[in-house]
Amino acid sequence: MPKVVPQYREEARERIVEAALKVFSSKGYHGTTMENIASKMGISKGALYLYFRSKEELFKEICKMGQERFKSTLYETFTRGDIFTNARIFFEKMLEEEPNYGDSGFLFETLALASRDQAIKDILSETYKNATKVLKEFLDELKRKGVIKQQVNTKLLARGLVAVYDGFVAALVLRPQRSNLLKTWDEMMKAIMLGILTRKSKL
Amino acid sequence: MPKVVPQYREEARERIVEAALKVFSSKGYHGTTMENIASKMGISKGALYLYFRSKEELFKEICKMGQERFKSTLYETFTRGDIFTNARIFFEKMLEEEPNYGDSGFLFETLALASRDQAIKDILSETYKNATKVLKEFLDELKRKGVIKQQVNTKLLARGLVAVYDGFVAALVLRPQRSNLLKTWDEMMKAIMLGILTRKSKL
Amino acid sequence: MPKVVPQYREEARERIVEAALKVFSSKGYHGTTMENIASKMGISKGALYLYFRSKEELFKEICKMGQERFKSTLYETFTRGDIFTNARIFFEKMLEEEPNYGDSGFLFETLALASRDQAIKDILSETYKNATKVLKEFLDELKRKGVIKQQVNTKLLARGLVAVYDGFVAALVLRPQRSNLLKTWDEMMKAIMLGILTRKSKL
Amino acid sequence: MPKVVPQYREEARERIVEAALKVFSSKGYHGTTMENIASKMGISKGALYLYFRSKEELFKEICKMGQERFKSTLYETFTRGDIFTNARIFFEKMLEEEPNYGDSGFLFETLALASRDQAIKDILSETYKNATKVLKEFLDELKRKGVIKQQVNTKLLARGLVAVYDGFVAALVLRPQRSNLLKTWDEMMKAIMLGILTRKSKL
DNA sequence: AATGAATGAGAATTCATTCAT
DNA sequence: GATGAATGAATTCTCATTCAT
Repeated sequence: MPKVVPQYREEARERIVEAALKVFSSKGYHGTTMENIASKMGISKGALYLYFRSKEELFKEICKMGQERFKSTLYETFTRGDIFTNARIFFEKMLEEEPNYGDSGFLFETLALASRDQAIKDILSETYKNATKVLKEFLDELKRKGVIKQQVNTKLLARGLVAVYDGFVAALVLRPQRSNLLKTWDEMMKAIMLGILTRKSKL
Repeated sequence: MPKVVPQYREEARERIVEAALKVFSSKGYHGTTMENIASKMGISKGALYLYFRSKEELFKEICKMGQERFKSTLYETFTRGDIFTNARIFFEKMLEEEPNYGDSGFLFETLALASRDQAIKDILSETYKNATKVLKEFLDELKRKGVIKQQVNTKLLARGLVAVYDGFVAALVLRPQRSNLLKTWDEMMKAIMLGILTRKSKL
Repeated sequence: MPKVVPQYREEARERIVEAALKVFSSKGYHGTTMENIASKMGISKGALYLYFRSKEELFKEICKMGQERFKSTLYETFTRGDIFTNARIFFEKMLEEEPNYGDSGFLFETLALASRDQAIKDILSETYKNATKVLKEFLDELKRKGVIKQQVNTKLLARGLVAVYDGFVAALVLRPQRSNLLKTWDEMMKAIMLGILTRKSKL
Repeated sequence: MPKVVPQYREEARERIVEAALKVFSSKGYHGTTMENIASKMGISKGALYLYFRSKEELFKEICKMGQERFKSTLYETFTRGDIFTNARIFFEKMLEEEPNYGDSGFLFETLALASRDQAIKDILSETYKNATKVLKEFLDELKRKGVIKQQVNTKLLARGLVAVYDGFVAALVLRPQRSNLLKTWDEMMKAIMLGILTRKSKL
């Protein structure tokens, strides 16, 4: 492919994002140098700056792409089917993707930076809003079908489910045994579906 | 008895940890310099090194302390009372403490570092185990009392609840409106207590 | 005759010099990148190197050209007429040209570089010699006509006038109000023509 | 001297300014690296930043000090005596100081930067105003004494003389032979005192 | 014990210049 | 001739850590 076409530029950006994600994931934002990324790609530091204005911009680009993926996975999963199965499928898909995020410290790096950077915050917020919307619509549909109780506030529940998902990703850092984590996830989903209280204590 | 007792040393360390937590919380680990911490305390940079070998060691010390607090709050809350009220109290207590954690990006900074540092990971793991244990015992007690269904796996649920809590803290970064977050928390707790499925769809 | 005649090359060089002068003037030598110049012309960076070995060579070429212009303006002005009028016309012409030199910091950048670079120094010296020569001849003519006192050393005076001119250009940087500057210039020229001392104190 | 006293800090700053002036003068602002300055002083780069926030601030500090010196020299010279002698003394004093400014490219470096930096411009403007004021008062006094013609506008003339001085400093870069320059200076001062026109042509 | 001046090992970023296409 | 991607050396600035006082 000739280098002059715009497409080349886009592909180069993607290759860099790909490599940078790996390095950021394994060393963290602050532990990663532009040199690290460049040498990982076998190019010079300067070349990175042909495609990204700064380390920060590169990081934000990665965030955006990561969020895109999250969104598609969510869309693909929660358009039909029952909630319990979907939840599991979704969680499993994200676990599969996880090696791309290294040891998953990447999400926290992102959250930590987001707490101090409005631009990153906006990127994440956007995704959260989206995720909430997708889940809410899914839940609404189930409510219409009579699967879910009428008194459930689907918007709040959708938000809550997104938070629960994040919490489980966090757990991944500390509990590398995935089988346990999946079991925990299932137990939590079961609780949310059926409740944990006995009939008499619900009164 | 000489004045320079070990106790003095321990107190000095604590004062430093206290101050450092505040600075780390508001500026983040990488945004904080030893100078920042020293001047916050009105002492010299050099003095910090009399009590802590390095910035990293100081940070780990803070982690330990933070986890201690988390543990006490948990103990205090989940020894008696009903689960729904306790959960809310606990969450509110953590929200109150939150200013100490700045914009709460601190937790993620810690998790991000933990994903790359076994020592930090160990500290957090210890706490998670503890928290899980406390919750499990609480749930077991409720089960004994017949409040909770027999088929609930209290260990897995306890783990799950810890994860859920983390997820909500994460949400705090992106959704600064606490009232909404509290409502979401309550909705989620209600779901866990009662389930969201209608009677017929549980079959 | 082949199209790629040396003349084409010369024209291209001139166009580049023209554009580069504008950019250097507005951003300064060090604030200007080869990229700036290229994009101003709508050509590629690489193309510049087909015509000039280096940024430095390009700059020197501009110096040469600038000095040519200075020389012509001087020639055109000081061939006939009275000294006071000519001096004013000359100064006004240079003020008019000034936008080409941006905020006139360009001259000082050149002088600063000249102080460290013999080649630039030589270019400027050449012009100064020329200017001095033109002025001297003009003054000599006036002396012959009896307009100027016999005891005036025209060579030294010519040199002095060149220096005075430079001093006023310098003033332009700090005092952007041109009307004031013109009045100051006139007052100085008047002083040089008529002297400032009273008759009795000249004794 | 103990390092802790504030005076030490001030002296350190002065030593740095002294050294930096030399390096800036010989290599120019852009040609000088912080490393150059540090190694000239036998200290580390980092140490410079203990005393000056940036290369720019260091340069501005030098400007300020340089302007202070200019001011004192001016004050000392133009408080009594006749204008011609004073003018010469002043010019000679500045020539003596000149080695401190290296090849005197420093002034132009300053002017060039001033044309793009308001802070530097302000520093120079302040000095120019001061110089003008001192000269004007001196000229006013001479006018009162009847030494200078009543019709001379002392303010404009004072401004003009400052410009003339600058012009001669500029000439220094290109004409390193000082004896010639002094003669030129004298000729110019003579012209300003007595005028160059013959009696008949003044009509 | 305490200080704070000094160090020095980087880090991000820039840009003149080169060269394969 | 022309392009513009790539280089890499250079530069400013930072900061954890040390150590003489």
